Amino acid sequence: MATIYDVAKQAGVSPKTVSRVLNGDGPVNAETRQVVEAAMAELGYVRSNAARMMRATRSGLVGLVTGAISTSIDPTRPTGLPDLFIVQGVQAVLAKAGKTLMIADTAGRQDSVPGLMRTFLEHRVEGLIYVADHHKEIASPGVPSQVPLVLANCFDAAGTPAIIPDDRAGQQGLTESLIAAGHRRIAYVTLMGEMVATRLRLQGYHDALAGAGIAADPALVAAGYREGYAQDGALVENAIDALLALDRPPTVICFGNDEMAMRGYGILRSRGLAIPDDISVAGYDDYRAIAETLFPPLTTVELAYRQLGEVAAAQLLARIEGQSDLPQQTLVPGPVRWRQSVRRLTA
Amino acid sequence: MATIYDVAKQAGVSPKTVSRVLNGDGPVNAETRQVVEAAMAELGYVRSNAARMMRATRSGLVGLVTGAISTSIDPTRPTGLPDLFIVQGVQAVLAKAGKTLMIADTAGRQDSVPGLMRTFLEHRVEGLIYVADHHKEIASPGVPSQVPLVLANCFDAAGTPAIIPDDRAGQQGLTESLIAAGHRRIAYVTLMGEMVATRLRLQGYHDALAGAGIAADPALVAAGYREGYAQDGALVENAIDALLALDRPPTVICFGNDEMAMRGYGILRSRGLAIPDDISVAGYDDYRAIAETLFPPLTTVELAYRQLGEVAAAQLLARIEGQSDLPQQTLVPGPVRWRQSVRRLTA
DNA sequence: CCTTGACATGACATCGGTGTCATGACATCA
DNA sequence: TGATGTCATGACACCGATGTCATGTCAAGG
Repeated sequence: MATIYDVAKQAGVSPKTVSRVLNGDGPVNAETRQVVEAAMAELGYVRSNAARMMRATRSGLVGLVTGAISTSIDPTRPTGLPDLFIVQGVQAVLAKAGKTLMIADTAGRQDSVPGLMRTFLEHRVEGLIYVADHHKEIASPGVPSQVPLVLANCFDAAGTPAIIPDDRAGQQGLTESLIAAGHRRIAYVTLMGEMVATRLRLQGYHDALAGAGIAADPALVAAGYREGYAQDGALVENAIDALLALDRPPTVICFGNDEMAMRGYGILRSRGLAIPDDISVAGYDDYRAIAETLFPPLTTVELAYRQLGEVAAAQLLARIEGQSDLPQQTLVPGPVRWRQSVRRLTA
Repeated sequence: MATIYDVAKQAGVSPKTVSRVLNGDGPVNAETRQVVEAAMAELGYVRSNAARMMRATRSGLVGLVTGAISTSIDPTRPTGLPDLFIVQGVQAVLAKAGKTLMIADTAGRQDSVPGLMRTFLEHRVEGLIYVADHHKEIASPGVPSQVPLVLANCFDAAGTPAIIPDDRAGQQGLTESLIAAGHRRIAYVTLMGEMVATRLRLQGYHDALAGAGIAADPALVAAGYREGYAQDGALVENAIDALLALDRPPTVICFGNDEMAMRGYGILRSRGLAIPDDISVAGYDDYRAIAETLFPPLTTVELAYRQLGEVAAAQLLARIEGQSDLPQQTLVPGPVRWRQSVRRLTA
């Protein structure tokens, strides 16, 4: 591959002049510039990033570590990649700031994180982002403290700056919307109980009920996932049947995510119920491939992953610029997406 | 950040000895090694990739350009990111080969490709992969011919090595399976007509019919998308109603993808038809978030994107190693995923 | 006892750019 | 007319690692 010296020789000037043409700093005679540019074109010159990095203080690189790309290997969650919207948001903000993004994937093995982080440090990244596939607590990635690090969709015990979805407010908002639409018997079929999101959303659900003066009925809350197991079709069916068998059955069922809601559509219909005429359904995530395509389209709560990525990147940039008075935890709200799967009850 | 000289001074040895400890080449006294390692740990030394690249012939980097991450910005395709499985497959193979993957995203704008390619070349990547979001023809990315380039999920007129899904064989295999299950009236609701996949799959559909001696009935083929428009709910409904109104209606409807099939579920049920008892349904893509979660689970054809990525990476590695007798076009087959949405008809 | 070779280590040049400083040719100004 | 400033360009050192070659020490072999 051609070097700046080759170009210089070809053009009959010094390497430094070629450098000036490349970077547009010092003055260069218009004629000389043309000769140099012709030489570069002829030799197919591309400048070496390695060499210029030797002198530069800043690399212009940001590293992102994620399990998102390969999460789907995990058999307990064979499904979506919506968490990649986080990467998308990060990418957009960083590109605008002129940074180049390096992405590495854990390939599902958490123990590969240190090695990946190290590779990034060898490339002298200016900052690091760790993206989790769902809202959870993680072990703190061991990174020298002088390199800014931001966690997206997760948090650690060490207090590393974290950007996470506001699951509590999300489910509260949805529940309040349902109440405003006239619903009083609101069922909730949860994700796995040990998940952070489950705890927070359940809290939001209860907060909304309490705020409206509606007594919480434990019989209306059921588990759609069993700990340690993959999504269990039978469990969702059982949960739904139990809800339908209640003396005062729910008028609406909220599911822990859109996939479960999709499954719910099929199960409810096989029980002879029309959606939303006989029973209303809501999901969570705004997994648009499902929510918008289902018939009828699904009312759900947007998991604002793209925005989450944008916020994470913006905070990282701020930290790179030296700001230190940034919040340790940032909640990203998720708006309710109202569609036709919920019927408005006339009071 | 500490350099190899800092470590050398701290340990009281020459930089070269530190280098030897780092790389484990030349012999180093066990005691000396310990002292050096202690110094490295104390200073938090991380070697500079830029500096070592100066001397190295090989960068160990591979660049991947994709619109996959941001494709969803495109309002006409608001849905999935299953094409990211390609990235996943690439990543897995490259990681095994000890290469580091750099990913750049077009952010939806095709004109950003040259700039991204250039950035990669500045990093002296050993090879490049271009990933498209769906099977299509693209304008040839202008890349110096000495850098190996492989196209994944797309092809160009210049004959750049391309890895693409075998859409024809996929739909043919599905159709043959349906015929084997006793179906004779097989409908096909297509994606947009100008898509490469649509043409190939339609061909596979006809090949299968011809192979079984079944006359093709043009009335059984309908368009589910209109050119230039997003997925049009009304169009799918009209297509289905037209099929159901035929004198000899189909016993099974194949949809152009799983999302359309999901929509089909809702529409068919709203017409009072049970799946698969009254009518069978098949999709395409094996978009598992949908296919496995639908009730009943959807028979479909796997778009072996992960494998496609693996093949692309493997071919790129071979080209990097200097092999040149590799095929210009490689078809990746997609197996039929048989689930409960298709009823076996007793003859 | 001297030669030979393995071991352990260091001096130095080099990779490809860029920052600093120097130089020569003119133009401008007092 | 001489002093000063600007333009255009080049010489040289330097960034941080590593390849090459040289050097010194010590043990084995003749």
